[in-house]
Amino acid sequence: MEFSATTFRELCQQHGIAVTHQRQVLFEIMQGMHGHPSPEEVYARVKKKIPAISLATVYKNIHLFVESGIFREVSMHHGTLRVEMNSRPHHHMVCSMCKSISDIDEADLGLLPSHQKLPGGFLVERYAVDVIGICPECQAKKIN
Amino acid sequence: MEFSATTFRELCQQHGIAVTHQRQVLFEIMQGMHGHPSPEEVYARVKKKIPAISLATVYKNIHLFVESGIFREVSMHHGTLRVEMNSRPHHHMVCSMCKSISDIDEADLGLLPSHQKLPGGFLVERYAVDVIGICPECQAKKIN
DNA sequence: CTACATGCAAAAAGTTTGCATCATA
DNA sequence: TATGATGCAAACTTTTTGCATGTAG
Repeated sequence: MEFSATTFRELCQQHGIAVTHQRQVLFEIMQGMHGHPSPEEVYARVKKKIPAISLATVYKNIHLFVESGIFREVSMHHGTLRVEMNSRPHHHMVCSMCKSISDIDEADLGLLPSHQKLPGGFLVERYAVDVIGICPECQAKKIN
Repeated sequence: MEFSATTFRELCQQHGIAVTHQRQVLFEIMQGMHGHPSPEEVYARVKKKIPAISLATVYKNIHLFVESGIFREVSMHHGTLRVEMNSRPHHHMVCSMCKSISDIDEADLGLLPSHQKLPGGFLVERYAVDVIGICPECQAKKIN
């Protein structure tokens, strides 16, 4: 599940994009982040390695990675762009109080429809489930 | 499935919020909109009835309605806040070819988990499911 | 009459763009 | 060397906030 610098070079060749130092560091750092970081969070981390990097470059390259299918965009109940590095089949638990998002394996979620076709003829490829609710931390706080 | 002005008054009483002219008009107009309008779209419509209304008021009240559970927030592949007025529990079918989005009733979707708590202690309020697949129109195109 | 809602304008947050400079292929 | 990437700053979009005024309960 880990990509070496060589693999990143290959990935870039596959997608016809240039291998720059910024992209390499950006990719490695994102690869090592878990969850669904925002561009600002990624920027903060990358700046430690490349202090001169600009936020615009981070945005441009996150978009590039998403368009290339290297990472996936997650549009959750945040107001901001979020990226997903985890490629295993899983779903998301979104806390309605603190807006935190965590992953849950499809198997741990339990029952899911197994139709191939829905009424109306829609052909199912996969499900993307957001579980909306309250995370353990906020449940603890909630007990006013 | 339609709410009269009287019902809105009751809804407000239930949630302990004041019945203002702005809220009443906002509610009625949103009720009459289908799809997943953005705050700007709602604002444009409401301004026709109350030209002096401010965008801030629209935002404040949309949030109020969402927090009260009168409407639901929808996180789609937009970058902006979207609201859902359809009060029947339903989910979304997203076509991976043409990107069209249509609704499907929760009942028609079939089996869905019924946990109150997930492993890890997350307290489930509701599920928001995107069914990714191919719509009937694109299936037809695909064969040809 | 009091607490809360509104409108306005300013500010904050998030994201995109234009352009001169620089690095990769 | 030429194309495309970067950094910077300004512009833009979306959303939030503070405050004076207005209105529902």
